[in-house]
Amino acid sequence: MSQLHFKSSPTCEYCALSRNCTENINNTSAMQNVQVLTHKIYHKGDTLFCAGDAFNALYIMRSGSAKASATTFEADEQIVDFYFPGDLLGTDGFAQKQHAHNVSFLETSSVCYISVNSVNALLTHSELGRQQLLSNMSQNTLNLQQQLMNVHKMTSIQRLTGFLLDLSHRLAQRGLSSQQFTLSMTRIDIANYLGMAIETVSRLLTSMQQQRLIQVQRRHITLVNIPEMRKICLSDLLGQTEDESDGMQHAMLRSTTDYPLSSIGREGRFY
Amino acid sequence: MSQLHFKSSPTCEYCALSRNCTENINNTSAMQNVQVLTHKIYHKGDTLFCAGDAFNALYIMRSGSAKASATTFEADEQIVDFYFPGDLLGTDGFAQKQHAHNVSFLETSSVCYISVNSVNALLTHSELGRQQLLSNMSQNTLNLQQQLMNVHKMTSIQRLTGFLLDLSHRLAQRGLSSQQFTLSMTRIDIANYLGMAIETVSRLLTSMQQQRLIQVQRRHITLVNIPEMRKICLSDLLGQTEDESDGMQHAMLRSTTDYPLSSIGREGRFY
DNA sequence: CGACTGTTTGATGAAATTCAAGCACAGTGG
DNA sequence: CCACTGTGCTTGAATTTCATCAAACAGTCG
Repeated sequence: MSQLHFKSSPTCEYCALSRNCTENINNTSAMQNVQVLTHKIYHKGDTLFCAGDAFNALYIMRSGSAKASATTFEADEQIVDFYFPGDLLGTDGFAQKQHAHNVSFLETSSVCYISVNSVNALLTHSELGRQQLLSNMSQNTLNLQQQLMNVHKMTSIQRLTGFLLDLSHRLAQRGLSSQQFTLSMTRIDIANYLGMAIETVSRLLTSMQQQRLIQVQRRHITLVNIPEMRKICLSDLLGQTEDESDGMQHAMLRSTTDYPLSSIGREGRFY
Repeated sequence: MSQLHFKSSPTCEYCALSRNCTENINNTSAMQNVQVLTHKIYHKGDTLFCAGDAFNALYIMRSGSAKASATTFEADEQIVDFYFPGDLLGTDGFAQKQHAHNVSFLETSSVCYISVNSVNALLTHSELGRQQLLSNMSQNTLNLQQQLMNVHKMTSIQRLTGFLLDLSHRLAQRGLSSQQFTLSMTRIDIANYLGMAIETVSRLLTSMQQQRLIQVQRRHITLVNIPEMRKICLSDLLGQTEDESDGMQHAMLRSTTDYPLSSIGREGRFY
């Protein structure tokens, strides 16, 4: 999920995608379909779709944020991605023609709706559209593999640090501050996403604050020493667990691209 | 990766895919392109493609097995998938128009080659082809998410057990024995893939043998008590670490589908 | 036959979870 | 306005799982 970042495209009418639709399939028969894009507002806690729901649209975040989680048949859930404006959502539905995730909003958000018909039209008539969708999905896979790698090879500190840097990066892509932001997700969400206990998240945040890497005030985060954070992610030095700790190892979470679908590509490590 | 399992399709001429090509786009202009499918033999250790290589084809395993790994810019590698006959390979290239993985063979193998041109032709002219590719890629994502979940929530024993069951399942889909098989990958590969130390893999295999769950003779594995193995994967009971241990927790690795592209779907848990 | 890779096994230690409290803030209702 | 309750978060102590280090063995290949 995620990617398809075309943050502040100036020509955007209804939503981020419309610009591309207009550009890319301006005079194709898909046009009339894709033009009927609509968007809708949701509130914190609202659900966009649930696992098992029929797959009848893709979505693009216009504003706000959301999380996607997979649930074991009965037991616990696993958050698989967070979404921010511009991110494409719902491609999990292609596999079985029904959604595999639950997507819910972390705050009031606005979402564009692209019916499967429109998607099909786009795929049929727009070479670029095809490229973009495939690229996006391929990128999702790569990101997940990267994350898998992170879980396998990085310590908790590294993963959390990488998470914050990733967040910072994604927000910066959207024209927001890369140094100060407010987490829209709870510690529980973060812990779940990164595969650790919430206590660990809490402890690590505290520890990072003590090391003057970040400032934490509840959900509000300030990245104080980004270069050092990057080092932590990347290096494999030994690090003390206590508050004097300094050298650690690293991450490379998401690779993203700004801007229109047309430029969907992969950055690999962004730091 | 993986999926697109059409194991022993009887009408297969060149390779597993040709059947589908023939069926699906029989009278489309894509036909002439896709017909030029070729296949090639590789040997153990040979490389199909490397990260950074131009993305100019997709591949389908005809026989043998392979592994795909991602490498951190300099450091260690992470095996992201294993491939068996019928599996589609190379979709990692869509993201950046160049491959993101290294794919190498674990034994002598035969691989079908489908040029990007053919792929494009297929996508352009075959609704089914589109569906299948998207479904496959979507499924890859779901599988990875599942694995991420496994790493986060399951113990080593559960993951290894799940891995063996998954392998068994995939081999069974291909008409091979689900109870006895020979691992084409080393312990190192397994450990890397599952995110644990080789010593752990070794110890666990030994332990499982002592519990009469499996029989191990170097690479040759016999699953002795599959029902119990499933329980281990699924349950969350407390389990002693020692050899009397019995109850443990669970997994659900890959979801696959047999047969032609046309039936690509998702089983979810297969046990 | 060495030399090598792949594998097993044991002993030790570290990282992170779990269990257990307690705090902080928000909203509710008396 | 103030206790009261709930959620989200923090902190400490004990425990567990698993990796690391170290050594030795097994099968293979030139």
